Amino acid sequence: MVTKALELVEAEGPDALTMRRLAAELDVTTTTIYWHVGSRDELITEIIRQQSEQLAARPIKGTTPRQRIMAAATHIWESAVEHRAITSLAHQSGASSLLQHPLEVALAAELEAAGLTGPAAALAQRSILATITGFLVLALRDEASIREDSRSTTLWASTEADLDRSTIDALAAPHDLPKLFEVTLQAVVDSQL
Amino acid sequence: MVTKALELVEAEGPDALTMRRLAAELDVTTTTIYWHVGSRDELITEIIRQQSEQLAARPIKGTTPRQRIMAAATHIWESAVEHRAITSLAHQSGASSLLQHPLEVALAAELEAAGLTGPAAALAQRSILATITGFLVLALRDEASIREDSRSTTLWASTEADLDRSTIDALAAPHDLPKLFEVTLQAVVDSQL
DNA sequence: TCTCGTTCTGTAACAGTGTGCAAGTAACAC
DNA sequence: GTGTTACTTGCACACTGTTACAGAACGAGA
Repeated sequence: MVTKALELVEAEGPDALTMRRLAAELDVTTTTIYWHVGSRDELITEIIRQQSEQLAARPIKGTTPRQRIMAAATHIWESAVEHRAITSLAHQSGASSLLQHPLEVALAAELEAAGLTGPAAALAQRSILATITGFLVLALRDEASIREDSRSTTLWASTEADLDRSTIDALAAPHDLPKLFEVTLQAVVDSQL
Repeated sequence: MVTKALELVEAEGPDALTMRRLAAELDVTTTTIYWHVGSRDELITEIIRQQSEQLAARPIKGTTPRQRIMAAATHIWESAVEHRAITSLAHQSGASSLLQHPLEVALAAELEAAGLTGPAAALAQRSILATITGFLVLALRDEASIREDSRSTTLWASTEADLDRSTIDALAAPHDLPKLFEVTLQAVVDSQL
């Protein structure tokens, strides 16, 4: 049942997960779902818990601590993008911590391996995670569902600010998010080592 | 009318903005609202446009480019936190770019003043904005509305990972977000100068 | 004055959402 | 047989965004 719900979300996005829709998919009534899971919130928590377990930390490559920290952080980013629907769902429900926690543990371990413990490790961890979160928001944002005149590129294209032409053009152009992610993350990581 | 809607959102949060609620507040019928603004999406766009204008860039303090860039970036963060309800609304509707754009222009201007133009300026701009976004998500997250067992601190408190006790304790403790924001942002900014 | 078109508002409904309640069925224990 | 428990169903409530339709008000032209 939570498995079916997970499939539904992965296949058709977070908004497809309605109680009636899931019930139909399972050929039961909504009440049956409620008997089993309690509420929509608890269903979502269960989905995320299940997905979280499946998110067993892949082995981290790299020799230097710096490389390994980057790899652990990139893992979090990549698996979130890979399962974007679940990630969005978790974000909407405020359960992203729950989803990412196993991967966060792996990151913390690499930070310790780099010599950071206690408050210093926590600082680095949170700094890195906040950065990842920022890029996730950008990556998971569905550009297609955003009104054309609210898009960043459109806004810059029609901006008449007192800026260099080349700057405006560059801001109006699409950007290479993974590259941007790597550069920024590297800066954050290096500042903590 | 969009003014009233803006008040409603600021006072009671994004979820309070329903068509019927707004209609009642204005002592009219929902149909009237629809006639004037078209749809809920367009209403929200209007609200954000209005708020965006009011977000006229405050003067930026600081003498060195580094200081002024930090100030411009902190402005974006602070005004978003200050009007958290509108910010959440914009985020939900994918219109955050629209809301922040005037402040982004100010940031871009400071980057140019620091000698960055074209693609280099765009790179720095986006790197900084992504970082701000990440911290905004954390700042606007309503901890009270999150199930206790999904909270990050709770998760770390009950973690049995192979980590130093002091590290786990530090991760389970609450954190000073503004301080964390400053440290991280500084690292990102410095990496681009 | 009468009519026509435009602008605005209200009534009532549609389709969809999460959720709660009373009743029912089937299996198992005594 | 009689319970008791696990599970299911049907139906309703309160809420959401949205819209088809019926008017009211009002100024322009005949």
